Amino acid sequence: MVLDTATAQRQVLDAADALFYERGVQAVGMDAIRAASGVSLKRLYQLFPSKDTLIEAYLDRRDALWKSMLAEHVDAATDPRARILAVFDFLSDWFQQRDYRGCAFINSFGELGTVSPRVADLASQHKEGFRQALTELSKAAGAADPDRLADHLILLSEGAITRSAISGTADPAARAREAATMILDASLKS
Amino acid sequence: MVLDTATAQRQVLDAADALFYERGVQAVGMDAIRAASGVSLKRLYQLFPSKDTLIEAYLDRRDALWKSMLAEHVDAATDPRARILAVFDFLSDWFQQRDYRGCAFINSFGELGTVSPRVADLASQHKEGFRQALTELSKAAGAADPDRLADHLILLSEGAITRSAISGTADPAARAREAATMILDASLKS
DNA sequence: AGGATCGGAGAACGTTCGTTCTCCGAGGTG
DNA sequence: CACCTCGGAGAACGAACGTTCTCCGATCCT
Repeated sequence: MVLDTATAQRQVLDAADALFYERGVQAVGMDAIRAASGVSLKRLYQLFPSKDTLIEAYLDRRDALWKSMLAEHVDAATDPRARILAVFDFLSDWFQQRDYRGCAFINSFGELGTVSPRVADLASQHKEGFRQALTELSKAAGAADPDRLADHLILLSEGAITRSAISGTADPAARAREAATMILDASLKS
Repeated sequence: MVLDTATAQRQVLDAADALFYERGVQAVGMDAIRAASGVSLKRLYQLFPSKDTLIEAYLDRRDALWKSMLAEHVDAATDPRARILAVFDFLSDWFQQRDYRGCAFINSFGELGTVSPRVADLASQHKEGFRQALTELSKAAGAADPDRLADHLILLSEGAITRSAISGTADPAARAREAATMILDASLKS
């Protein structure tokens, strides 16, 4: 069975995503990705010349996918305050996925943050992107200090992400949403 | 140089703690722990019959140490509301440590949560202990719903823990403290 | 003092991993 | 048909790992 470059790459990334996310990057060997993707080892290495390259591609794709899912939820609402709360509905949906295992960037950072500056950078950029999205939403809602409000909201979000992973329940999303409404009430005097 | 069991154990745990925490559990070999502890491999294995045992001991000690440091900060305050806010001062102190790398339990869970139920359990228990401490503090402060308040506070704490690790600054502790005061103002109508 | 016990240093073993290499068949081109 | 290129299957390689073993000197008991 011969595959064109684009589909081979997609199959490898699909396999890498599933395995890396479920078991962590270090616990997954290139041979497991070969087996799961159905792509030969030779081809795998000409698509991604090293495991590090593949890890980077895995994180890049996660980042793009995550951002688009977030935007989808947020854009379903029009009221500025509802758009902020939609973030927590997005989290709730995410946490309910059967294979939810926390944030890939937090997990990868924990595994490789000291040893791989590249992974540390990607994690930092991913979180910075989230922070900027929250800042925009806060501005649109007329917050007096949008940066500060964004900081408060991101703390609730990140807390929910890790708590949901460790407890194995989606509940933290609802708790974070409650806390967010309190913070919004105090920050948006309108 | 011959060491009694107690000091050998302590030296091994000291080395394991430093290395596991800095580089992650999987990235540290038993030989690195031998070298850093100055204890022979033979002795190391009679103190801790496997790497898994050592990882467990590492997490156990982290849990105990963490709890005692938290209690120390909390007990320095007497006013119930100040005792809650002291949690965030503790986090701030923790984040400013030169080698701060996030929560060992979150990191280990990300690395081994799927593959090691023991580690998943320890992480879950550690976080549950924190939650109970916050519930007690919330009760003492006269919260109408102490469980819920504890949930909100823990989200801020966990969020600060991971954000501080990834951003490399201690700032999130101050942001979490601000958000906590808002939540307290809304939850403790007194 | 002599024998037994213990621990230190580090070699050794079996496995796994990242990466490369070899061999071979399939398909396109003259 | 002859030739060349490409990719697949998987062996091979060198390093690292967790764990065990060997050898040997020190210490303790009687």
